[in-house]
Amino acid sequence: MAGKAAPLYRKVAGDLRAAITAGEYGSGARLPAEDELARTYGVSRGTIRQALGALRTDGLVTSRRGARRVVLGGGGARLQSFEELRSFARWARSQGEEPGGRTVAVDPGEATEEEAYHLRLPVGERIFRVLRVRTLSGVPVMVERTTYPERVGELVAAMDPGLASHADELEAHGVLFSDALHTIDVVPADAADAELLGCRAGDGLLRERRRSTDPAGLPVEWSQDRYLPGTVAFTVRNSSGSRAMGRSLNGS
Amino acid sequence: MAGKAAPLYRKVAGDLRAAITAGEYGSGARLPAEDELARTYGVSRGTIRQALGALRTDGLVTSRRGARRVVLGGGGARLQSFEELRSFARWARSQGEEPGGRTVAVDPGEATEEEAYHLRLPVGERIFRVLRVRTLSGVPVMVERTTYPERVGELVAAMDPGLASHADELEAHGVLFSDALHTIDVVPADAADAELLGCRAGDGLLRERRRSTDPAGLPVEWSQDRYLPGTVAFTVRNSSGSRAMGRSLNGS
DNA sequence: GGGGCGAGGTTGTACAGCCAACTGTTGTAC
DNA sequence: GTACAACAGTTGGCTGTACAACCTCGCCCC
Repeated sequence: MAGKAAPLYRKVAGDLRAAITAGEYGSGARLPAEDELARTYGVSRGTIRQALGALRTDGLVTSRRGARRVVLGGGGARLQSFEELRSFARWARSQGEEPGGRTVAVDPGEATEEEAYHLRLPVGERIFRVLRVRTLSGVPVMVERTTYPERVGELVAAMDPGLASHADELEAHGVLFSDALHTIDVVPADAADAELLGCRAGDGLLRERRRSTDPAGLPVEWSQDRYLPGTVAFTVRNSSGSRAMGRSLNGS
Repeated sequence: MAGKAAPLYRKVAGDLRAAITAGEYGSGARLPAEDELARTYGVSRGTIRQALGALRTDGLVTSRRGARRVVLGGGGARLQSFEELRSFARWARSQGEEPGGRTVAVDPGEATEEEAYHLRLPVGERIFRVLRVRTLSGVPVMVERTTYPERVGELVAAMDPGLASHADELEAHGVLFSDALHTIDVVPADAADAELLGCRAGDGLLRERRRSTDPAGLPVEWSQDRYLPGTVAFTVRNSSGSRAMGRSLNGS
């Protein structure tokens, strides 16, 4: 029951994160020096730097050579862990909303060129296509069209159509997600979207496409989510030196 | 003209990045072990790990304990550096498009509560509001509404209204950008948007709001960009363990 | 009051080494 | 043949050290 022992640097990072969000360091305040943190936590400076590196990529603090680190006021927008972001159900619960949904269709099929490309499979390979409607407190907010490779799709196909969270179930069967590439844009609702979401065809929907891979780098899903306008927004943190975000021309 | 000497780990990272995008390691291929890379580059393992860490946060490779690193096929979506993402003009040029734009209005004013919040200023502080239309090859694709704190706004106000890139000019005056928090959603075009972009009022536009800060953590802009549907998409890379992205309820 | 200068403080980069945790493979036993 | 065990290979985590680059702040001078 003890769970895995967290590495030292994670404990330190969690501690500092808590201290910051609890307001012990106001927005713009300077953090203690690395050497001092190392002494107070009784660890080496390298470990402290690992912890601070995590806070930096989280966007909680700045850092530049020669000056103490500065706390960046969170700005209200909470960033979520990968797990919360990946699972609609977990995310909704973390926001105090009641997630729901129903599986409209689960169809086995053969990979089109596009699907094969994103799932790194040969064209024609067996895949599963799943169409779901997601709700918050009973109100439909999103249509999700996902393509799974066979081994994952079989698990999804066997699930209860009313199940709120596929993510939990997949995890229980040993399907792990570790990386995702998201593309976010706007697309007009088609007839099916309009029917399922209760909007008019042609209305602009917020679209998120993503390809997720497991820790070994194998694609586990290729998904396209369409949100009603005004329901959700995506937040992204970004800093110089990292290349985690981009903007692309919309060719199609 | 030699520019700054890049740190060792950046050279190594650049080298590996080039090798990967050049296809020397196909999608799914395994990278050489850290020790081997260290020998071939003649540096310590720590330096190699720093380089690989950069590639990992860029989403080019996976990594897990016990197994060699695996190349994640880029999937076609190119991620841009912070600088390219920040500047519309630089981004456009990097995509082979001709950026343009005109400054519609530059108005000094006093910070509203919202502006004061995002720029970390007292309400009523002097700020500048700038409205611009951005074009690609002469076609309007985006409306940009930015609020600057006084010291930055003064520089912008003095610029040529037809200048393609404010970013270059600001940089020349010592205004540096280092972090940004983006919020992406869909919003209906208002009358002004419709007029400037040549669409109908009520059409769904892709909206990106961002607050950017300098290396010391001081806000330097609070901006709201609205893109015509179908012109651009945003891409984000995301992996377990990092908290760089989120999804939020749209309260307003 | 303002500007220049220098000393000390702080983070960035790089090296070396050690052990633990985990993976993939090989080979053995049944 | 198949399941299991041992092993070598590999990355994660942590410590310690040294120096370089850079920032801040106080001091001095004007």
